[in-house]
Amino acid sequence: MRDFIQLMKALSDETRLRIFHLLLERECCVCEVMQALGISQTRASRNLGILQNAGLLKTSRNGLWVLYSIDSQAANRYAVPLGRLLQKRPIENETLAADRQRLKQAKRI
Amino acid sequence: MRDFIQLMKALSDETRLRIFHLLLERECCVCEVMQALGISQTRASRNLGILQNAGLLKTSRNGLWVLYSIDSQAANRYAVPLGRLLQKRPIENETLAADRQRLKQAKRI
DNA sequence: ACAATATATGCGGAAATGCGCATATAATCA
DNA sequence: TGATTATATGCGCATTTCCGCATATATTGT
Repeated sequence: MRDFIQLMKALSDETRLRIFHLLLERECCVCEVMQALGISQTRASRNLGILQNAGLLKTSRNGLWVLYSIDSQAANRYAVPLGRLLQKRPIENETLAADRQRLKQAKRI
Repeated sequence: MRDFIQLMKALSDETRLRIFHLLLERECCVCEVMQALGISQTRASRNLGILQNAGLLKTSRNGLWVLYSIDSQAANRYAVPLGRLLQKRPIENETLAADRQRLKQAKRI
């Protein structure tokens, strides 16, 4: 029950939902997330951490960068079905579209 | 996006998750929910309202009783798939089992 | 109309959440 | 070793959430 609730909490915040959608596009480092969403480093890092703790994301390091991506082997057994639901029935939304657009120009500084 | 977030918020609370599972068993009035979960009337009513606003439940009156049930025609397009997910992959949990047990003895006073 | 019963809601306080600021940690390079 | 860059985190404050108390509303029966 705790797992499920943690997952719901993780996805019940707009910032985190935007981040999650960004990662549905491709894996990102923290600074790419900041740029794509136009948010502070603190905010990006914190919310990525929350998504990861909920069992949605996994990380790998590449030098200075920490790469976050959607964990298709997620320990939380509701994570993958929920991700699939969002892919099957995409949220059509200007904000999400703009995030994706800005992601294209985002640079690993 | 707002719809999805509202749904996540609705199901990210233990009380509401318990109520939702109760209603997966059968439709209930507020006083049955109070009894099955052992919570106050205020708490039962408030959380039923939140689940309903999120588009998960529908209501019908039967005299003094307001009957809440899962809305299989839910306006929120994520509600039904999410309910199905919880039915397909049930949360195995003592609390939920005990709630179901107490529901059997619950009476419309 | 009045009493009784089931449900909903305004209000206030306690707890949880979100996030900026400053700073700490980690990795790379000179 | 020290500087630089990317990321994480302690702290404090503003906002939101949860829920009990008291009370309001709705329905039924006398």
